[in-house]
Amino acid sequence: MASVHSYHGGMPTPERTSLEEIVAAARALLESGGPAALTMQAVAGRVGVRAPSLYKRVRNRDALVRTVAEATVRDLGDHLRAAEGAGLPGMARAFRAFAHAHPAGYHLIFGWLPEESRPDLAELARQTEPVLRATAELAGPDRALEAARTVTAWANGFLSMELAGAFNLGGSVDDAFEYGIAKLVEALKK
Amino acid sequence: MASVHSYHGGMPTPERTSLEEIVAAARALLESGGPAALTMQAVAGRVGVRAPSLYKRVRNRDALVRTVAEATVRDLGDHLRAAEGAGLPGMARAFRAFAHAHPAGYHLIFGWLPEESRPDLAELARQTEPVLRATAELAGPDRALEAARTVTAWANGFLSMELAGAFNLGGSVDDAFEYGIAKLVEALKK
DNA sequence: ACCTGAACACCGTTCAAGT
DNA sequence: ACCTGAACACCGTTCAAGT
Repeated sequence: MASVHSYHGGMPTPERTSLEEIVAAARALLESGGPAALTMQAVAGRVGVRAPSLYKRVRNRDALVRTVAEATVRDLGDHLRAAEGAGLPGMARAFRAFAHAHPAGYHLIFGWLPEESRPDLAELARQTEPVLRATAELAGPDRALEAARTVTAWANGFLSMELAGAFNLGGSVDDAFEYGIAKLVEALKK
Repeated sequence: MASVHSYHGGMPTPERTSLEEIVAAARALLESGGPAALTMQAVAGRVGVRAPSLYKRVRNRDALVRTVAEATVRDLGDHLRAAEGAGLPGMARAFRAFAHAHPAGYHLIFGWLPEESRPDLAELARQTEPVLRATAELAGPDRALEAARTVTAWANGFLSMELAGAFNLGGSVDDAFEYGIAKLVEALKK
């Protein structure tokens, strides 16, 4: 039977894309060409519609970027949970591998974006809970929050600098990473 | 006497602006309205010329952003040198104060930018040498580089997250900062 | 109900023409 | 020698019109 949403008797236009497809296209464009490559026209072309059609599914470009950022936050959470058994050093290495695999998405999480594009911070906190659990065990419940902030700040800063090439002027980046996490674990022990 | 550069006898047009003025205008726009506010037209308007005239002094917008980033790197170096007497904790606090005072400029140094806009990394290394000197004293010359990378990564990540609002969900941000620098200094001692 | 072409405002950038 | 208007290509976004 015909849908009640049909216009006077005809068939409604079938959907030619979906939010999921749009977000996937946006992520792919972002990773391959940086933020400048993530244009509404490029996304539309990749999913087989014209740019104005995207506005049926996303409010605007900033909102699309935010959706991409939040998908990336969930991915990061998956990686951290998968590494939780390996302790704080294991999670730090998983974080680093994640940033290497999705550098553009990584910068969406921790970079500087217009208010509208920023991922929900409560969700970020939720996805990084494995770190909080590890620091609670290490530093004790009173200092778990400060310790988690110290570790996440270090990991985040290290990856920003590494991806920006700021560590390319000598020395081993891997050594510096292992040195850092070892010193932090040692220092945070209660 | 007339300049040899004069066109058949007339006076050359006097300069109506300068690179310094352009960079200052760009920094002001960046700090007050973010990267989106740093348009060639807005810069031109602020220095009293039309946008095409800017191309006499800067190659393009990316190059202007790079110049702004490098001016900011030098400013950061000034702040670090001024705080060198206060040791690593003092320099960390100076770094934080600098980021608070110039959040947009700060993101130009450590954020993710197109290749053309990135500040020279060798200059960044030079301006952060006070940190290297402090960590050399603390951790010993063999580990000075790794120790400096650990501290700068932590400070950079802390400020990125603080400015993004990622620490607004409970606890004292000041406490977390002091906790972090204290633990780091302790951990890096040889 | 979804999609599109056309249009608009706003960018960065080039260039011939002015003085 | 420097500055400008006009032009071009390219964005994001809106909207009336198509099916």
